[in-house]
Amino acid sequence: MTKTGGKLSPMKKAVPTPQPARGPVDHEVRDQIIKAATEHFSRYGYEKTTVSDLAKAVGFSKAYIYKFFESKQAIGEMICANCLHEIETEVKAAVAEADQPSEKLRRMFKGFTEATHRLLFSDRKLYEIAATAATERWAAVVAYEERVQTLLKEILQEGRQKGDFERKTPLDETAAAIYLVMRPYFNPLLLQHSFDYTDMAPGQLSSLVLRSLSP
Amino acid sequence: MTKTGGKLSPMKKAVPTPQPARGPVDHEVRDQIIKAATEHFSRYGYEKTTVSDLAKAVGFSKAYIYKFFESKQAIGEMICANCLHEIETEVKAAVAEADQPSEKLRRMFKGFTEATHRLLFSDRKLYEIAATAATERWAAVVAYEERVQTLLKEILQEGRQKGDFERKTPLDETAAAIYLVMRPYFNPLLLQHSFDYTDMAPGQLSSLVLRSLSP
DNA sequence: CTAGTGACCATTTGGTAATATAGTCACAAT
DNA sequence: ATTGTGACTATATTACCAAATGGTCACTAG
Repeated sequence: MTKTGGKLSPMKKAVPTPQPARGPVDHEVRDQIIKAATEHFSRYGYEKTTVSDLAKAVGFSKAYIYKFFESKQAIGEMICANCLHEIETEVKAAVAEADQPSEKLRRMFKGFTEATHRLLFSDRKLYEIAATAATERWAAVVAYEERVQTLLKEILQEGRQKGDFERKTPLDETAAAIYLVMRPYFNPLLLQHSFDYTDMAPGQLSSLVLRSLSP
Repeated sequence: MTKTGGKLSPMKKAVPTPQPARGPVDHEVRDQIIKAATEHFSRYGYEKTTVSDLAKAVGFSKAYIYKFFESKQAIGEMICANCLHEIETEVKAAVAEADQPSEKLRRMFKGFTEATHRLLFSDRKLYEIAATAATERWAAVVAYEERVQTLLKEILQEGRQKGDFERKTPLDETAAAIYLVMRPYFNPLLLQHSFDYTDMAPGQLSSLVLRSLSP
């Protein structure tokens, strides 16, 4: 027996990345960097890609990269934000196709679960960033979570207006609770431990939630 | 850039530990080992405790330990099982104090969340075992989860009989869905990522679940 | 036969020196 | 001013080997 010492970190501190940007926001090279980063990160992973690799890929020196991005993480944030935005767009499209609020809610749940699941087992390399981002609570993730909550509230609002959903419980409370129900299925860190349930969960939980919403 | 290679394991394979036992099941030394293990694991942690440490503590050689336990993990399972059993007992007591099924459900949710939370931030060292056990799906954990589900079903049954809960939805489906709602709050691995919500979640989610159960 | 162990092996783990990487800066060329 | 860089430092990662650990087994004592 040697010395005492914890190992498992319970929850890392937030690193909200308040930096706005660096260098010209609209610049060809910035886009090239993002493109190269997207390719490299998704092929080799975030950790295994060095800033020098990206520099080589765009044909400039490493120092030049730092004229456009505060840090490697800032580049990661960009890629991650794009990735999350894609998921969001896809889900929103699926939701928009439905007429009834209840069906919208179902699609939202199912859509997020499947998209996140795909991230986890197909786009393995990109998942790595998403996991890091979620663990360290990067700004991109915080914003994403907020937008998800907004989408949820919109659906709830519509359902209430149409008279499909009950109106007694305060909207914010309902939204918060349903968000908590959904969270394990579109947060990569949590989904990782819910692999066995991704098939059944969206359907079963949507039904439960809808039962709780009946007027 | 070096070579490709994943790092994040998505979900480890189950190690159900089908071994029954080893050596005399009822034996003074076995109890001594368990006692020593409980102390050591909770003081220094599972990983930092060596089998030799336990041997020294009980005053025998390491080899003798293996007359009673298949492996170090088998000892960990024992401790873990005890720990989970304690949580369960505590929660069951709180549940039994309530009369109405709805209150029972609330207490069950709150009780498990608080107990698991305490495990996570007070009994840090024991948490380490629980986390390992949950990740590798040790038999003790699987059994625990099943007992939790059973308790849930009992409460639901009672609520249905008393007419407090709706009876249209199949019991198994209801139970499965509610279990999915609760899971993130008494699985240590999941709770770890829900630290920010442990205050609000049990109340809000219980309310949601109860709304879904209204006849 | 039961209680008990030292010596042993295959893997892990710990410590450490060498290497690689993130990030900065002064400066050059245009 | 804008575009671009090589050389530099502090920190993180790797590579390597010695020590520690999980686990077994043949064996002794009573």
